[in-house]
Amino acid sequence: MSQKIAQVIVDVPTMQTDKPFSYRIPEELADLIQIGMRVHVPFGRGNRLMQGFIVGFADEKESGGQELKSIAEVLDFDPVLNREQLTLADAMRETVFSYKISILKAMLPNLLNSSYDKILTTEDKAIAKQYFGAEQALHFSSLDESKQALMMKLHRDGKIAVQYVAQSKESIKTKKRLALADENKLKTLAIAVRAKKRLALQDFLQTQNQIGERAWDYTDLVKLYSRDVVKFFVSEGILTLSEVEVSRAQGYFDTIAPDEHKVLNSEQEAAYQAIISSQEKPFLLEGVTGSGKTEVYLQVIAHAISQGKTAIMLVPEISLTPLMTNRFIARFGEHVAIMHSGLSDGEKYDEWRKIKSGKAKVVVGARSAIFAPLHNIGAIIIDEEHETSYKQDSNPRYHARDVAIWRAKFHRAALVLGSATPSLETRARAQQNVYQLLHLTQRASAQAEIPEVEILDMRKHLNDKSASFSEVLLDKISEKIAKGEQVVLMLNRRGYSSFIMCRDCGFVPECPNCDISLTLHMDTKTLNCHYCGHTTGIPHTCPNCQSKKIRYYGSGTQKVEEELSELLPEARILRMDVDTTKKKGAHERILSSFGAGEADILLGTQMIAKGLDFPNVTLVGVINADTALNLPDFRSSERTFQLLTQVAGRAGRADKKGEVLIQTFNPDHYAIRLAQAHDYEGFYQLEMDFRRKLNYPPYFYTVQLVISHQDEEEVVKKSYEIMALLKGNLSEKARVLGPIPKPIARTHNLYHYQLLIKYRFEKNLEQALNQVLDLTQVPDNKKLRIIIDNEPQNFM
DNA sequence: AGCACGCCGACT
DNA sequence: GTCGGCGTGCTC
Repeated sequence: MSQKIAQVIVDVPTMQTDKPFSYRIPEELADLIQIGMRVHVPFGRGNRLMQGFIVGFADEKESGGQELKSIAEVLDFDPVLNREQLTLADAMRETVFSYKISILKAMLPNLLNSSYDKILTTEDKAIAKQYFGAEQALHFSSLDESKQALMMKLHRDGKIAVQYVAQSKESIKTKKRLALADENKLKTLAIAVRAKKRLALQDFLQTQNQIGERAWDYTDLVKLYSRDVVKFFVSEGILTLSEVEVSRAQGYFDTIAPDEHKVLNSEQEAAYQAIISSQEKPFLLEGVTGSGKTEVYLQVIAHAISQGKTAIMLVPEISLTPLMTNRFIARFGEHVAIMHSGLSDGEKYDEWRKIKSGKAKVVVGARSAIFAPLHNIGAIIIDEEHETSYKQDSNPRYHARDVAIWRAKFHRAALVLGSATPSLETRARAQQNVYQLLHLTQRASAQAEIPEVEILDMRKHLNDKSASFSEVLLDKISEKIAKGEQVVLMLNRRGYSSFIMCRDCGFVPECPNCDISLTLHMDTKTLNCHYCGHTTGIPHTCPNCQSKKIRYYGSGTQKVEEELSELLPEARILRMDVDTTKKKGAHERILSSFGAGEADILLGTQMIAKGLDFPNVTLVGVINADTALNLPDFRSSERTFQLLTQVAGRAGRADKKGEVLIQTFNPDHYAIRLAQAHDYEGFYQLEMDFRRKLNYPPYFYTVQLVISHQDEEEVVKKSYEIMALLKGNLSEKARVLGPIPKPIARTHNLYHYQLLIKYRFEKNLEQALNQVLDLTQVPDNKKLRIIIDNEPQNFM
C-alpha cells in the first residue's frame, strides 16, 4: 500500500530550492495535515528545522531512492493559505521573477513566518561555568558576534551541543477571565465578618449578577480585591478562571459616528450603475479631485455586501490616514479590517484573522491588502491607481494592480481603478476598450471652484536672500497670514536632498560604499547615506583642503523650514515629512493641529498632497516643481504632472477661493503647463506621442535587469554576456538597451548596471529570463546578483 | 541559508 | 604530518 507524502515549499529563497520537497507524513499527523498549512521540516545535512508550506500531496514513488524525512510539526489547525492563494502564487511565479517561498510569505502577516534559532547546551562543567552562568541553555541569537564565533568553535570541538529550533512567532494574546459558576453558592456562602475584602467581593458579584453580568476580567478583580480574595472564590467553585483570546485592535470603532449614503449626482449614479451591472472588464473611474469618487466606491462596496459578498479597497500607504479610514468605518462599522504599515505585527495578525474568520467583509489597506484572504469577493477598488507604491520594490516585485486583475477574474468581481490622473498604461487600456472608461467631470460640492494656478519662472525671480523662495511667493505668504488664512507649501523632494560642500575646493562628502553624496540631517547632526545607512558626523574642516568654509546646501524640508522661519520670523510653521511622521499617530497630530489653526504654514513633502482638506487654506505653494523632471526616468513628466495636478486640487475646496503658485526653472515644460491648465486629456495625448516615438510603455512592455558585483569590470563583462544571451533568445523586434550604469552606480559596495528590454510580443521571454537566472548558479557567477524587474516603476 | 566535503598553505 | 582557511555543491 502506498502512503501519501507531502510536498513542501521550504523557506530557503534560492534557485535550487525553489521547488517542492517531499516529506513523509507521520501517522499521528495524517488526519490533521492539509494543503496550505505551515509545517516545520528537517532540512539539509544538519536537519535544521525550517518552516515550509504544504502545497500538495503525492503517492510515494516506487523509485525507492533515498529515505524521505518526516514532517516534524504542523503549525496550524486550519490552512493559512487557501486554494485561491496557492493558485495565485503559481500564476505570479510566471510574471514576478521571484521564488515561490517569497511569494507565499508575502501573502501572510509577518507574524506567521517562523524565526529560527539555535539552542546551545553543554556537558562540560568548566564551559558551563564560564559562559552559561546559571543558564541551562543559551540562545544563539542572543549572543554577540564574537561569542557566536567562539561557540561555533566549541561546537566543532564537540564541547557544545547545538539544537536547531524554528519557532512560530505567533503569540496569541490572551486575557484571563472569571466567570460565575455557582450562583446559589455565591448567595449562601458564609463569610466571616472580619474578612472585609471577601465580603466586598461577594457583594460586588451579587449586584453585578443582578444586572446580568456573569464574567469579569481577572486583572480588574485582582486590582480591586487582591489576588488571594479572588483565588478564594475560585477554590470555592463560585468563579471559574479561563483564558480567552483577545484582539488587540479593540474599540476603535466605538468613537466613530455611523454615516449614511449620500445622494449621487447623475455622473456618479451612471458610474455606479455601470460598475454594479457588469463584471466583464475592469473599470477606469477617471474623476477630478473632489468629484466624489470615494462615495462611488463606498456604494459599490455596499452593493457587494448587500449581495452577501466582500470587498477590497486599496489606497496608497501615504493616504491611508485616519481621515480616510474613518469614512469606511463610519459606513461599514465592524465589518471593516484595516491593514497598513503603522500596525505592529501583532495588530496586523489580528486584522488578518478577522478577515480569515469572515468577520471582516471590507478590507481597506495598502498594497499587500490585495492578498486579503476574503471569500466571495464582489468588488476590488484601487484608488489613486497611478501611484507607484502599488508596485513592490523588493522581492517579490509584484504590482497590486495585476494581482487585483487576477483576483477579480477569479471571483468574477467588479474591479475599479480610480484616479484623477490615471497612469498612461491604464488610460491607454481604457482607450483600447480593455477597461471601460467612466468619467466624473463635476466637482461634487457646488461652490468649490477649480483654483487659479500661477507659474512662476524662477530664472526671473531669483531671490538674493533665499535660494528656495521667490519674493513673489514670500509676499503672497505674508499677505495670507496677515488675513489670518493658512498656507500649504510643498517641497518636491524626489531626487533632491541637502548636502554639504566646501566653499573653497568644492568637496562634497560621499558615502564610502555608495556613489552618492551624503544627506545632511540637522536633527541628528549627522551625514547619512540614504542607500546603505552609513552615518558620520559633520566635519568642521574640509577633509580635502582643510578649509573651514563648509556650507550647507540643498532644500531638505528641515533646511527650508529654517530658511522660512528666518525670512518670516512671525509665521508659525509645521513641518510634515518622513522624519516628523515616523512616530505612530504623528501624522494625524500634525494635521489636526494645523486644522485647528495652531500654525500658519504647513510645510511638507508629497504626503501633504494627499487628501487633506482645510477650509482655511487659500494658498498652496510648490517650492520646486521640477526637481523630478530631470531624473533619468521616462516617467518623470508623468510623475510631475500627476503631483502638480494633485497639489493644485488641494486649494479652493471650500468657500474661499484658492490660489496655487508653482515655482519652477522649466516654466514652459508641458507637464507643468498642462498641470496648470488642469488638462489631463491634453497631457495624455502629448505624452502618448512621446512614448510612441521612443517605444516606451504603454506601447512597449519593459523588463529591467540589474546586474551587480563588487568588481566593476566583472559587472560590465557579465552584463554584455547577459545582453548577448537575451538577444540570442529574443526576436528581432525586441530591443535590449544598455548595459548602462545605474543612476547611482554603486551602493553597498556593489556596482550596478542595468539592461532594459522593450518588447511587444515575446513568447520566449520568460524562458530567456529564466536562463539569465540560471546564470547565477554557475560557480563562476556566485557573487553576481541579478534582479529581474517586470514592468519597473522606478529607475533610480 | 547553512553545512559538509575537499583541496591548499602555515604551523606544532 | 594536521589544523583550519575558504571555494563548491547539496538540501526531500
